[in-house]
Amino acid sequence: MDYTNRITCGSDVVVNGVRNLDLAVTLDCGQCFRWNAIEDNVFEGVVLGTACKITQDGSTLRFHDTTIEEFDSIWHHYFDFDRDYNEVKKQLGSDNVMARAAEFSPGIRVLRQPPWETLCSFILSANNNISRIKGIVQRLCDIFGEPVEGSNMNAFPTAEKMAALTEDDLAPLRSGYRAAYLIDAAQKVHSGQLDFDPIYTLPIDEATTLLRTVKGVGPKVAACVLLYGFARAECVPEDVWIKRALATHYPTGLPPEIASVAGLGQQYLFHYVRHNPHALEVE
DNA sequence: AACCAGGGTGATG
DNA sequence: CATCACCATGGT
Repeated sequence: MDYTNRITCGSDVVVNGVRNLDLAVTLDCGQCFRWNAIEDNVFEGVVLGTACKITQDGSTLRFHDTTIEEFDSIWHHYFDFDRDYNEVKKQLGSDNVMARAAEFSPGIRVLRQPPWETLCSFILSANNNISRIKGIVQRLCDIFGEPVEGSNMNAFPTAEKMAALTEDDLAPLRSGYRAAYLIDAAQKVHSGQLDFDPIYTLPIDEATTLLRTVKGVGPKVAACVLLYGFARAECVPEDVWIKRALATHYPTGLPPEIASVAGLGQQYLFHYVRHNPHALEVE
C-alpha cells in the first residue's frame, strides 16, 4: 500500500505518508478527462457521483469536505492505493526504456475509473485530442448529468439516461460521428446486452471481444477501457505515440518480464514520449 | 490549406 | 490478413 494512514481533520480527510503519487501529473497524463485545476494545487473532480477537491503537499494529501467512509469506499480505490508502485517500478526497471520513463514521472499512478465513464470517454477519444475530449466530456456531464451536492460539477450521466437520447440530443456536445457510438454503448449497457461483471476476470481477448460489440470500440479503445476502467494492468493501449515508441524501442515487442504491468509502463512511456519527442528518434 | 489528434468502420484486394 | 478512404471537430 502506498500511504501510511488517513485521518479526519475537521471536515477533511488527510492522508499521510503517500508514496508514488504526483497528483498534478496523474490527473493530467491523458488517462482521465474530468479533473480541473481550479486553483494552484487544487484539483476538483467527480467520481461515482461524489465530488471532491484535493490538494497535495509532498507526501500529504488532503481530501476536502470528505468523510473517512467516502475516502475508504471511493478514493482509496480510485487512486489504486492498494498497489505498491515501488514493486511496479522494480519490475519495469528490468527494461532500460521503461526505467527511464518511470524516472521521468515517478508520481504517475494508473487510476481505477468507473467502467461506464471510461467506456464513453475513450469512445470519444478516437481520432481526437485530449483537450477536445475534455471539452466534450464536460458538456456531456453539464447537459445530461445529475447535479452533485456541494459542487458545481455534475455526475457522469448514467447509461440508462443516455440510452434514451438521440443523436440530435447529443449535437451540443460537438462530438461529431462519435455521438452515435455513445448511444449504442448506452443502449447495450442499459439493456444488459453488454455486462461489465465478467470483464474484470475474463481472459483479455474474450473481454476485448465483449467490449468490441459496441460500435466505435476497436482494439485501442478496448485496451484503454480494460486498463483504466477494469484495472487490467497487462493491457497496453497503442495510440499513435505508443506506436512510435514501440517502433523505435521495441521492434520485436515488449519484454515478457514486464508483461503483467505493461499497461502501467505504457502510462509512464506515453507521458514520457509526449514530453520528450526526441526519445522517438533512432539513436 | 494541409495536417494532426490516446482510431474505427466498411469496402476492397 | 492488409490496406485505404472516410468519418466530425477544432487547433496549429
